[in-house]
Amino acid sequence: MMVNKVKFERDAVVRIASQLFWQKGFNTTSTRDLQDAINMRPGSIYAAFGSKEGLYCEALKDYALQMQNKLNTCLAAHSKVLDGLTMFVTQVLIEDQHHAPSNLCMLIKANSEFGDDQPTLKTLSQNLLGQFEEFLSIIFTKAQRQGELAEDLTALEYARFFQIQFTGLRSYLNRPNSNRLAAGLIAQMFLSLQLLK
Amino acid sequence: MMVNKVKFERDAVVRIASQLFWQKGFNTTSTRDLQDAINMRPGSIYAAFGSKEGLYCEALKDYALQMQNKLNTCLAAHSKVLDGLTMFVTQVLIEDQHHAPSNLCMLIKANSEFGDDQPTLKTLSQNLLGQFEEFLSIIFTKAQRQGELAEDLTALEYARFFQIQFTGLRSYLNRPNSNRLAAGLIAQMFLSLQLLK
DNA sequence: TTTTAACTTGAACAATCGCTCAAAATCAAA
DNA sequence: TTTGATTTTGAGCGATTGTTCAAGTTAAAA
Repeated sequence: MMVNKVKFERDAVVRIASQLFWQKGFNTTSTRDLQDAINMRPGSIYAAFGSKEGLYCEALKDYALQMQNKLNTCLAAHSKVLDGLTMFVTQVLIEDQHHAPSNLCMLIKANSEFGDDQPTLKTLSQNLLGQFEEFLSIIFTKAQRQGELAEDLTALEYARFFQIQFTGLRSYLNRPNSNRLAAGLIAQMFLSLQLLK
Repeated sequence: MMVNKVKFERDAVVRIASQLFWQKGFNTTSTRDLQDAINMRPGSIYAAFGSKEGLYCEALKDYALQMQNKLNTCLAAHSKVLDGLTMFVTQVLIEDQHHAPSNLCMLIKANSEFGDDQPTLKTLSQNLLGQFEEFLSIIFTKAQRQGELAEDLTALEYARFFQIQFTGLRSYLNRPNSNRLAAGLIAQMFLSLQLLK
């Protein structure tokens, strides 16, 4: 019970840190910002996470896990895979938009922030994106097995196309007055997906 | 002549700064990095550009201009608009990839780096992206007039789709061992464009 | 109640940040 | 050659960075 309490608090701290890192990025989030947000002093933070980078790694992994959970929830709510995916995209790009720390996917933001000078974080973001792609491949395999998509492309190719569309769309919706276009562009995205051959 | 000499040197300085900013982003590029790259001391830099932000603005505008010039060159090399666009995308995503400071578009990188705490730079990047969209709209209008694309969508809608694809693709090609997929994904992009309705 | 181990605190360090400015160097006009 | 205006230099300012660590606090064991 006590162990759970500690574990819970640690998760809560990671989640708050994740929100801040997601909003400001790794390099521009100062340890003072983090201290204020998670209400911990340097000594405690460094005892628990080792470094700013250590805390960020946990935050990024937590974000990736939350995304997978969200996608699983959406898929469980529909019998058709494509309906679940549509719900997922709609939820992320429209409903979550208002209270999300950033309009971009944290993984994509990470992958674009880090260069060869920060190989640890670059590799981590790439691995997490790779995991998500694997996850999507399984999903698209199921969609093909259920006859929702053609067999001309492999499931991995569909997964790639989905990510490209999703990322591009998310970036585009970062522009002013683009919210009103969101629903139409999402419809267009799934239309393109089904037209692929 | 002297005026041209000075102007030329200023442009050269901006171009070098642009490369560095493109690679590292605005916030993580220090004024010391810039000093070394453009071989100027703080006093001269601040006399010429006012601030780090001032130099960045010129660098970003220069990047946008270079992109438009590149696109114009590609379009001029082909009678069909879609062939020109294909050349442009191929050049940026495959040929330029090796010697480019970053795998991402500098405008997209800027638009994702800046939040509400840096409104000047956020607005600038949004304006430049907006200009590029207008430019693309004109291009797609011509493509439609030449019968290369359907009339079901407006030119602006084609321009939006192009940007979403281009951005998403560019982000995806940031992952390891994805270079071998580039050509195929570009072909898929233009296939989707022509299948749109 | 005393002991001990674990955790928290916050002052402070060295490094780096964007930027200033008096002094030196440069150059064109007289 | 002298003068006066312009540009360049680089030491250094105050603020902020990631991180450390001795001192203080807390809580469970004895």
